[in-house]
Amino acid sequence: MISEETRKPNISRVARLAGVSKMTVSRVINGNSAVAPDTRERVLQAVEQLRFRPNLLARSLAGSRTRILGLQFHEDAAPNPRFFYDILLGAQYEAHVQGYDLLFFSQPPSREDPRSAIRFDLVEGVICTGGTFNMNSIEFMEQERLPYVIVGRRDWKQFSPYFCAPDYVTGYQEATSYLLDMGHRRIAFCGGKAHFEADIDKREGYLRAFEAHGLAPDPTLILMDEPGRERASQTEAFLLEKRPTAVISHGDEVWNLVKSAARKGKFSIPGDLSVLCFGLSEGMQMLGASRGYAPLTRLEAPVFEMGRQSAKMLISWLDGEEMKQRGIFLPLDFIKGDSCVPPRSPQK
Amino acid sequence: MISEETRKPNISRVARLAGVSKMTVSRVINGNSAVAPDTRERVLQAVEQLRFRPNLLARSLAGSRTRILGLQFHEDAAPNPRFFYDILLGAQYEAHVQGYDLLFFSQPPSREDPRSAIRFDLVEGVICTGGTFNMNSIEFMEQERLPYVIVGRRDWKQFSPYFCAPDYVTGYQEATSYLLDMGHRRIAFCGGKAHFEADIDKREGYLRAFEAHGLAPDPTLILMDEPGRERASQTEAFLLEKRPTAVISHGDEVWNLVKSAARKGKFSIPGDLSVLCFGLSEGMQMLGASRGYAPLTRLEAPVFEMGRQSAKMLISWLDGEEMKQRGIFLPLDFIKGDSCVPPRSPQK
DNA sequence: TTGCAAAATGTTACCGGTAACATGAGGGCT
DNA sequence: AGCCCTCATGTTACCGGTAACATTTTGCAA
Repeated sequence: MISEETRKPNISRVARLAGVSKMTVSRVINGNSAVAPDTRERVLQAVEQLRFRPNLLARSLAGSRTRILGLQFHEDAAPNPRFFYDILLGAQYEAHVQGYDLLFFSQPPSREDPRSAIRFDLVEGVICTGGTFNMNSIEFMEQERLPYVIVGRRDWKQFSPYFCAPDYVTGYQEATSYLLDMGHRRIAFCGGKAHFEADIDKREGYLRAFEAHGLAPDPTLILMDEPGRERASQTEAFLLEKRPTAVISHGDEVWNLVKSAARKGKFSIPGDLSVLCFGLSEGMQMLGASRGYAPLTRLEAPVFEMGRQSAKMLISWLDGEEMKQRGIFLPLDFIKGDSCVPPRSPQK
Repeated sequence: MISEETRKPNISRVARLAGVSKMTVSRVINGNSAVAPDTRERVLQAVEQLRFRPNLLARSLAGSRTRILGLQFHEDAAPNPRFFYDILLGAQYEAHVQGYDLLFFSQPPSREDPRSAIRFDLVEGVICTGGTFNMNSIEFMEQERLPYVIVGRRDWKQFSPYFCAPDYVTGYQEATSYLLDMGHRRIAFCGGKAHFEADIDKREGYLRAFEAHGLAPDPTLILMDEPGRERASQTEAFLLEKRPTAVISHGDEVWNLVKSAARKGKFSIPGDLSVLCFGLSEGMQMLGASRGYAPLTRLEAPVFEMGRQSAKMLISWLDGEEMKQRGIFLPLDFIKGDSCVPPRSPQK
């Protein structure tokens, strides 16, 4: 029904037009084999004239490389689309530079569902992200011997040789030291979940900063959600009772509670309480309109970079490069705003 | 170097093991052709035993269908990752249901760059999103005769036969009517950019509501950014001067300015000023912690649904279905919160 | 039993490229 | 001139499936 004329040109038609064999055309378009200059010119003209583009499917089938990476993401585990988006952009950036593309998955593969399993013929490797991995995904990729990199966590390294995660320990140590150097001693830590790897690492950094300063942290100034006990909601009462001079808070919700406490307790930020936040969503990165958009001092995970590095790592693996490191820790971004000031009265 | 044994099984090996021809195996795995029950059983056993999965590349090459959709997105035009993310999830949802996958592009294709152009052999169609389209993208797809659907805007319909956009006019008319029915008459409209299609539609809806109520809107209560004149920043002064009893505000920034005005002018929300917001980011969807998280009354674009419907439309197109409508308008979500109450004193 | 259509299965060619090997033309050296 | 080597190009087979057609088998009525 479609005539030879209008159909997409293939390598044979180019060859016929240029008066050479398919193979010569293949050599010209791949450019890694010697072709006489005038022949090359003839072929290129034919390519131009027919607007020929080699078919990726055929090429991959013959050469067994698709130059496509899978990006797997669990939508359940995405309270923060910005996280996913930046991972995606970062991975995309590196992939494009190296001539790869990204195929997106939101569901874990399974052998039962041929629809999802089938796609894995297309990808040469997978970048896995999203908070809670499904063991199925990992198992699937192990069985398929499909290279994969895990982004954002390090506790799966017993499975994947490669991961790319933020260095929470060092980041939090640095931030806590910043407050200690300012003269703060009563620094509260309002963290996330006490049984989550990332949150444990954050607390570890907090503790190490005290240690490095030769100081003993006050354990009663640490508030975290424990399994079955949501303690974040107690943040307000906690701050009003403990009266720290600084607080390291975790995410939007806790930051809102800190603000609320400030209002109730009639103390001011940062005058009476310095605040250092982690991972705020964009709209929350200011103290509030009433304070003229003074920027918060905060820590951020280098999400774009995580995406980029994980793609880079995966591609290196695919290219068969010898990898020195099997995992990468990336430093947190520490953004100094106006929400941390030295305490009113110097502390012991 | 890799023995036949460990290599990925192909259809021939399955055929050999089952003692049938390749074609019979193909028939079994595709299931749309008659195969004797016992033969089918033998083949399925062989498939199981070898853990065989058909190779998508080969299948597509032979059948010329890849079941992959492109998702094109301009990162420049993404101030709101949530928008992109929901489009993605929606498109992904529909695609998976119908056995398609999504390949992600962030850069517009170009003929000059074979790397990007080449990928279009892989996709059967493209979903285009992101605020500002690049004319190059559209031209490229027109030339390649590649089916594409535009999401979120309707003003490109002179190019693409298909688009999927929110029905701003009706949504805003409904919301404005809601306020009018409550008794409000002095309803301010703090909109977006006076030269953007979406913002023009929103104003149109606002105006139509008055018309439908047989009322004349007060044009001095409309504030929009005009080209070269950022008027959103004047929101505060505007409200304090005009003293409307209700305001329809546009996005985070304007909502912040409304709150700021309330504080300065010492009037309360919603008591003195009812507020109806459009498109707030997640963190902003409450009046503020101080008010105990009272939810705002607001309008939201049905972003997930937009993604879903655009994928659906594209797939219908690919399947050659006769399409009744070339474009879809989706209703806005109108979420009734606590931020709109009848005015203190009834108005004429 | 024969005949014949329908059902089951096999064969061949092809999708559009690339790898591996084969061939042929030209150039330099003895 | 004869030889060998290199460079340019062609040939063949194959990647792993499917479409279209060919062939064999089966079931059932006459």
